[in-house]
Amino acid sequence: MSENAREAILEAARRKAQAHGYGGLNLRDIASDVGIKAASIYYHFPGKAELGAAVAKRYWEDTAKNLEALTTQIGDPIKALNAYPGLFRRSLEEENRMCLCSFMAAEYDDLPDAVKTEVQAFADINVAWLSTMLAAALIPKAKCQTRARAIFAAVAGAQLIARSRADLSLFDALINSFREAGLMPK
Amino acid sequence: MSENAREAILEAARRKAQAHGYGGLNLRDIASDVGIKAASIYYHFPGKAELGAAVAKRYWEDTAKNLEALTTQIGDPIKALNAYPGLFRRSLEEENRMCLCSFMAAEYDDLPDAVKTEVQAFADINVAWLSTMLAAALIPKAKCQTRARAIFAAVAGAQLIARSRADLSLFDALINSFREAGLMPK
DNA sequence: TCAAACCTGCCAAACGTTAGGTAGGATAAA
DNA sequence: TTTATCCTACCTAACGTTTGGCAGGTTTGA
Repeated sequence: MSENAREAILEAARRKAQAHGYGGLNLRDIASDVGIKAASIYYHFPGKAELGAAVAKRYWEDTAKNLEALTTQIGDPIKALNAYPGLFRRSLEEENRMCLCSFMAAEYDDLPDAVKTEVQAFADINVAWLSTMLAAALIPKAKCQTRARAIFAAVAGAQLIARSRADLSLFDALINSFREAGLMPK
Repeated sequence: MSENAREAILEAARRKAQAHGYGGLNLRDIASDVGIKAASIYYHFPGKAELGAAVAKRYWEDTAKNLEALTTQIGDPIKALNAYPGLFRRSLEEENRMCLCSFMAAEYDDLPDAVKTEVQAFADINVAWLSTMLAAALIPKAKCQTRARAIFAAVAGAQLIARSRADLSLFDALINSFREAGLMPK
């Protein structure tokens, strides 16, 4: 349990934030999940803002690792692109959670600056990866960045809508429709 | 102070909710915007949940009117479809707000049931309108519903991403990209 | 006169945060 | 080897603030 409390706090906070957002985060609930008291969180983090920033940073770092794994494990860039929505699907599979940074994108006005920075980093690494894959898949280089952003936005939107119905098959149908329409490669 | 306080409350609450979500709503701020005291809101609404539901209901009713206006003012269904993202653009134009129901879709877990109902109604009328336009634009009827949902999700996603950068031109670029990819008609 | 519309003034709960304390292990000096 | 000191990782208790909500009084206009 207390092998590494800092890590446990980060994970509990991430889970809660994926379901309730930054505003919906509260230190007592997080502490309760970890098995400590709320005040003890202040031993590991200066405050809620820094905890939120740490959670968001860890989140995009983990995502970056997952994207790299897609690149290396799947050779073909088109197949890798096909696997991309699966990352967002997994959040829905875990108790209908959503992408931490999509939620925080909605809350953007009320986010501490340190958190805003990490949320933007998440979008940046996603678009960068998608852009690289598109470039490798023979798409004209001038259009890669634009198309990458479009895919990112569409997948995020699909997750948002599917979540509000708690319907995994709706997410699949939406992604499928993106493919069929030509937004993403088949 | 005002001719019809109930309407003023609804509008102030809608503005706040479009920027901060349901969780970010608080009665004192709303009252202050209207020019009354928080307790007076209870004269017009039983509580926060009912106010939230009323706001969301009014929101999709207004959207339904706007969609109908698009249909009647623009004869051509393809041109009407082209004008659709403009509705979402307007929210961003107004102090970088977002679609009330996109925000609430993220907060879905924490929404009172009465609010959930109205949020879903918003999605339903959007998809229904899009589906009708697509059908009128010679798209095979079997695929209209699916495509309509895809467009709705994609536009919502584009708004979410553009908002987190406070960048209207990014929204335009995303929509443009959707068109170029073939998701939406040109 | 009477009801609609709004007020003052409070409450309990929940929030982030801080102060101060403590059990137990590590470290260092004798 | 013992003793004094310090550190880690938590605790309890409380702070000030904000929240939704409510009881009951006051103003206003027809």
